[in-house]
Amino acid sequence: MEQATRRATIADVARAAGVSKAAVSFAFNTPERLSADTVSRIRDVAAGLDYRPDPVARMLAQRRTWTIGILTPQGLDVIFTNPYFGEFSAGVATAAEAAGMAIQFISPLHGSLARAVDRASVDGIIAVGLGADHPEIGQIRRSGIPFVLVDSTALPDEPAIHVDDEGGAHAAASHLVELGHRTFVVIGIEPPSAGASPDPAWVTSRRLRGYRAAATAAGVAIHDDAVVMGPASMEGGIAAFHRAWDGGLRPTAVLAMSDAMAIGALRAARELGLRVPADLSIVGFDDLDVAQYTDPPLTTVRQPNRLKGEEAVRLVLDGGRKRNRLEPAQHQFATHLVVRGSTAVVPRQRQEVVDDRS
Amino acid sequence: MEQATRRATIADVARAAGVSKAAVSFAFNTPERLSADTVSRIRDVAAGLDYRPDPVARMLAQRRTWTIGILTPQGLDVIFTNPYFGEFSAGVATAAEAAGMAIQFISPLHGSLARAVDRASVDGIIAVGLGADHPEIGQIRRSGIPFVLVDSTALPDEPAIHVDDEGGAHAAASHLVELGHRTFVVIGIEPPSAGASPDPAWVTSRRLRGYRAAATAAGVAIHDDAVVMGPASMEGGIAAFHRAWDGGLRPTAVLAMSDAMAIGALRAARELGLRVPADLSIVGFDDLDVAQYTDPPLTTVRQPNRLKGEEAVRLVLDGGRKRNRLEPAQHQFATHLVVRGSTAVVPRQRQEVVDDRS
DNA sequence: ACGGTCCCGTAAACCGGTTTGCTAAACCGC
DNA sequence: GCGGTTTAGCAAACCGGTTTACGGGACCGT
Repeated sequence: MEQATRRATIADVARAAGVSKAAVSFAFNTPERLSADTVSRIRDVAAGLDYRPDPVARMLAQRRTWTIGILTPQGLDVIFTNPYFGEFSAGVATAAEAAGMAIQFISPLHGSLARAVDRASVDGIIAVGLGADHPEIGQIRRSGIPFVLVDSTALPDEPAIHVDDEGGAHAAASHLVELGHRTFVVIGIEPPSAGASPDPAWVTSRRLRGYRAAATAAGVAIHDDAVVMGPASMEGGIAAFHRAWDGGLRPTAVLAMSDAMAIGALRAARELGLRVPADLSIVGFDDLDVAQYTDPPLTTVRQPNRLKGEEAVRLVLDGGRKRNRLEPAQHQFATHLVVRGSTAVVPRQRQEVVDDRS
Repeated sequence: MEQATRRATIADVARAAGVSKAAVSFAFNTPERLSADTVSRIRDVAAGLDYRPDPVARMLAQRRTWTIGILTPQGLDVIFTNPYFGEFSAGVATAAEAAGMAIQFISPLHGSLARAVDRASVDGIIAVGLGADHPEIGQIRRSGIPFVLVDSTALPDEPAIHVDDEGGAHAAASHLVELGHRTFVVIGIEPPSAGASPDPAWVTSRRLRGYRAAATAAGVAIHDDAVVMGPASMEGGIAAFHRAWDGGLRPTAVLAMSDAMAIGALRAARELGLRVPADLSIVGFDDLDVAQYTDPPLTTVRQPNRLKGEEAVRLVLDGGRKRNRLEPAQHQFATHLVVRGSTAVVPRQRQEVVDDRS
């Protein structure tokens, strides 16, 4: 009859081996402080007792948790089903594991991000999509724990990672312009807080600037009513495109700010009987893994999703704010256009089709 | 000049408020043990000092970590980019949050799952894809911490969650048989350990039995060389289908054991110039969110991915092995076929070749 | 005035490790 | 044989909370 016997503690091992607790601790962590045979004797006894140091006690004593946190304003349920996050997290996980660190997701607990931050015990934080002026970031900043901001603006001397959104967007729009397109619909990512604040730092604003710069250079304007927003998901993309269409917009090309939305637009277009790219060109953003498997394969703006995650870990492990001065705290990755099958020259008799609406 | 001042501890608060540490603890955890105004006085002082209890210290003292672990033999990088895991984890996250629990992923650390298990500090474990005879499961069983096995076989009295793989597979194959198909290729999920052991408990074996039962009922056999295997990903599906094709197989229908692989097969078929479903029917398994957005939308076997995660949390929180006896420890969910656009009646000229019996 | 309950609050043990002196013995060169 | 340096191991403080056992005072009925 075996019952859940209490797990052996360091004191049990010490007693059984006839040494002090300190000796047991040394045997595992600093074996060179002990004679070789004491070490092996202690280890044998420990193995016999199936002893394993309690991670929590160790964390408390060392004041290190060997964990880095990924902080996001979205719920875990959306995080885990969002491929963009997935690829980013995969990058974080890779680098974290290499450094012997675990990762923990910090996301709103019962609706409160602050509460979640309080409950989290981490050695460093990677905050994605949270601006430097966000209250929780202030809370973290005061606490002194290293952190890095990803995909948002940071204070000038704080570590951050972002990509060249404007450049990437510019490249996407230029590509379409060169193919002869002049009528665009932009599908943007709506801010997490439904506030009507047109935050100029928000990713949507940055990319929009890039789109517009390229359009303007070709002498065409992208009006505000040609910009529709939604959550960065397939459903969001479907809904957004339908909204644009129902609103009477008849673009020859769609600029989507995320691949997920682009795929949604692809789907919506098909439902409306449009062929991509013959009748409609679509450009995404992110270059998710799936982008190469859609039908047609998606033309999109690549950003290094996994790499961003890995670099974030590196920065936060370097101590965040007080890292080596030689290394720039702010790391910006380049973006570039990947042309696949979802874009083509503007359809010739497009105008006729457009006018027959019923 | 603000510098990272040491975070206030419970002792600091106690001193500042002129009370004992115990009182401070009570003020937050058991306020009814104190007079109302002492509570508010302590809370005010605490707020002034920006005090927040150290989660690690609390874990040690309470011997609870408020965390449940998700144990998998795959690396985090594959987990996070695998939609099946994503949906399952989303379910876990939902239920965990509702119960005030955090979740932690436990996956091989420097190649060793055992090491990862040692380092993890959790109140319960959800093991997915790990058989009851797996050494790490033994380790956990001995440790006495509650656990539940998902998607694999468990000892008869241990909590586990699975789905009716055989029934679902049977339904999928029957559907194809009814459409007139007689020549199949099965795309299976290869076991994590590349061992040549044809474990009869492995999910691939279970589903294969279902497929075969339905085929046999129609008088057709699915030979071993019509079964190709690969990792459960799009790439895996593409490679598997190509391998089958290159091996001379010319099926009218494909039975894929995961939607990801089915999508890969879809892609591979298109590359080979086959139209789906006109030339080739494909049935997946899982019913991922994306299955409804592929082109054509995927016919597949639904299993309740998120629900499984939620139920797993419930079981493990009920104490795992020593739960209420009235509730079955083993929970099996039903599966059922969802017919969409990737299946159709067998193509005519192909039918002649095969159909010597109707 | 007296013993018995409550009510508030405290002191101290405890959770299970790590880490900092410190000491006793062994080793050293001379 | 002696001071000085290593070496091996120990005792105790510490990390920052929780929880149990207890005590003093107010309130109560008699």
